[in-house]
Amino acid sequence: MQIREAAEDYLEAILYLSKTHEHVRSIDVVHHLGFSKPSVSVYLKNLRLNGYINVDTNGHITLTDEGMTIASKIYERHQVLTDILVALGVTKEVALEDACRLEHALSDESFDALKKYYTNVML
Amino acid sequence: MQIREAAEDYLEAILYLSKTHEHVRSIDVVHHLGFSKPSVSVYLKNLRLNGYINVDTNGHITLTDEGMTIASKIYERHQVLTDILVALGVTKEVALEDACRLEHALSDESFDALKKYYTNVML
DNA sequence: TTATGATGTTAGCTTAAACTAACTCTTTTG
DNA sequence: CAAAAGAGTTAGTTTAAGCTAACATCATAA
Repeated sequence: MQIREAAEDYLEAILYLSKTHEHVRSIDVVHHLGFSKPSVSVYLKNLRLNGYINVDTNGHITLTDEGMTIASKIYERHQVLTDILVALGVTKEVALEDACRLEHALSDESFDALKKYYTNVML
Repeated sequence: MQIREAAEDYLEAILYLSKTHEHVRSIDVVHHLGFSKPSVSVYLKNLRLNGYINVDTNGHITLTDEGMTIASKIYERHQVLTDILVALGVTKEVALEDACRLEHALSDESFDALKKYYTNVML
């Protein structure tokens, strides 16, 4: 399984949900991402079979170490990119939408450079 | 036909090639984008049927007004985003690669904010 | 206790955009 | 002039990631 944009979105969603929900279930991901139940079910099965998440007998989803690595990377990008856009004067809603797409498109090198500039120069 | 990332890439490629080639042909797009001849042929047919390009009897491709609007928008983004990343210290090659992905992911609002900041503050 | 609703799964379909194989047509070259 | 090379097309395949329809389970509620 290659980690594409979709996988990053699912893993990030699980991390995000785990911050507000005691347990994350498939249906929570459905509501968060807005996909159909079967789509999410199938994709989560994929992530499970490839070792990015675990699902216990109650349907509670947790990230494996590997899943967490990816999820936190994307989650941090989401936060930082949103902050940068807002700092540039972009409206919050648009900044959030754009961050969702940008977070997948940047190399590590570029993201690090952006983040560094933001924290050193813009803050 | 919805204008997706692929369409933007094809149209941008045609604009780019038109700056260095007297005439742009399907095969030039093949070499530039690195796709197979049939893939490009089919996609260009699509763009033609949807009014984004014209192809004359010699196989010379030109952008319609509508095609040009999209192509120049993406082309400008490509340039500006590359410049910004390089200004942030990203290596040229990585900046170019990332710009190729970022150029599709930004809303107008965010791109304008970024460009404004770059020209007013960073230059 | 049966019925309802919530959750999850399986099967099969769709779409975009790539691919290869095989073809035509034109131009160039030995 | 015949053969090869170059350019373009058609047909059919593949893959990722959505979708709906239909079904299974289980908990709650009438």
